[in-house]
Amino acid sequence: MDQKVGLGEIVRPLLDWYAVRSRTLPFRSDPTPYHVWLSEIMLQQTRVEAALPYYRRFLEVLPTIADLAAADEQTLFKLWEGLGYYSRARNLQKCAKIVVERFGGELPADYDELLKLPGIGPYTAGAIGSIAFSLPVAAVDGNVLRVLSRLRADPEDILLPATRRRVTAELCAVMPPDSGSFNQALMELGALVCLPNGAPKCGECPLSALCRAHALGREEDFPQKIKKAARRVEERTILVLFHRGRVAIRRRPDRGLLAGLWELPSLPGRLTPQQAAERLPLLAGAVLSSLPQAKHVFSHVEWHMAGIRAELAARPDDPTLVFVTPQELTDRYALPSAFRAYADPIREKPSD
DNA sequence: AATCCGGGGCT
DNA sequence: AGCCCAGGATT
Repeated sequence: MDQKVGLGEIVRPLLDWYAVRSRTLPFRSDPTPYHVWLSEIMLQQTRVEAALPYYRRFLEVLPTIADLAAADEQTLFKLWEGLGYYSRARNLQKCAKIVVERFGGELPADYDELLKLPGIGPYTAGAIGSIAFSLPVAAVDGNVLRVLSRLRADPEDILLPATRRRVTAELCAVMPPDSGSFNQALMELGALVCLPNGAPKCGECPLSALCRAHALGREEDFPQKIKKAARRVEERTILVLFHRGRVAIRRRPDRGLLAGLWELPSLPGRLTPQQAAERLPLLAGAVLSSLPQAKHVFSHVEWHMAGIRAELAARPDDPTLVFVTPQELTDRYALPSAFRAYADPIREKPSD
């Protein structure tokens, strides 16, 4: 209904810009299907600069898909520690095992086959398909949606699945032979020039002459802000339980937040040492002290934490608690960032 | 269609 | 301290 910029016009300016301005990145220098796949999974949730050290270390330890398939879970999570969205690490390995068993260790060069694999959705299938295999498919992520929303001053909600499907179809219609460069050019433009949080660098944009939002002076009105759901607050008391120089950790449940990861034990509510001792028999006779309060914000939950350090009189008879040395905690056990306020001091300095 | 999954950077 | 950033799985 409203007039659209013909997307065919953006192809040449984007490819020319990308050829000159794109960042040199390890997964671009050696874009094997495995490298592209791993980088796309990591970059879904993390900025390039933050993901790079993880990417390099991951490939040093697990240089092939077969290595990934054969890795033990502890190693896998240690490599992913701090990146977040840990189910993606699990799906990565689940996918690697399928690739080894069914595809001879090579990712399939087929969009629909890629889409069937765990952890690979429409975006990632498009990215792997175009970048690693030059398939004529689009890869529509948040960057692409923001660029096109501004280009056409499109008021449509970019989070609607219908919007993503429409944009995907429109891009496929103008896809050049070098689909990988075209898709990466759109994403790179969103990452380097057509920035979120206001202040796009329109003076550097190869599409500024075509951009309706720029012509209207309304770049920051697009894409439209999405209403955010309220975040609930959970209060916990984190326990740093020492016994003879070792500290207690335990495994989280297999479902839900931080599923299956290691954690410091905790109690519901923000408790004083006295209150914790009343609720927890294993604290009997322990030397207790308060630790600083801490906060950690997840997407849908906010943890407000109190901390208690305890020097236990006896090793508790609780099979869920595992006592590890600070060195082991540093080297072997993956602890989510939420516990960093309490875990970092342990890791830096062995217990007294 | 709506909700659940982390974590970090910028102001 | 409060703002922003997202793709896939699950229900």
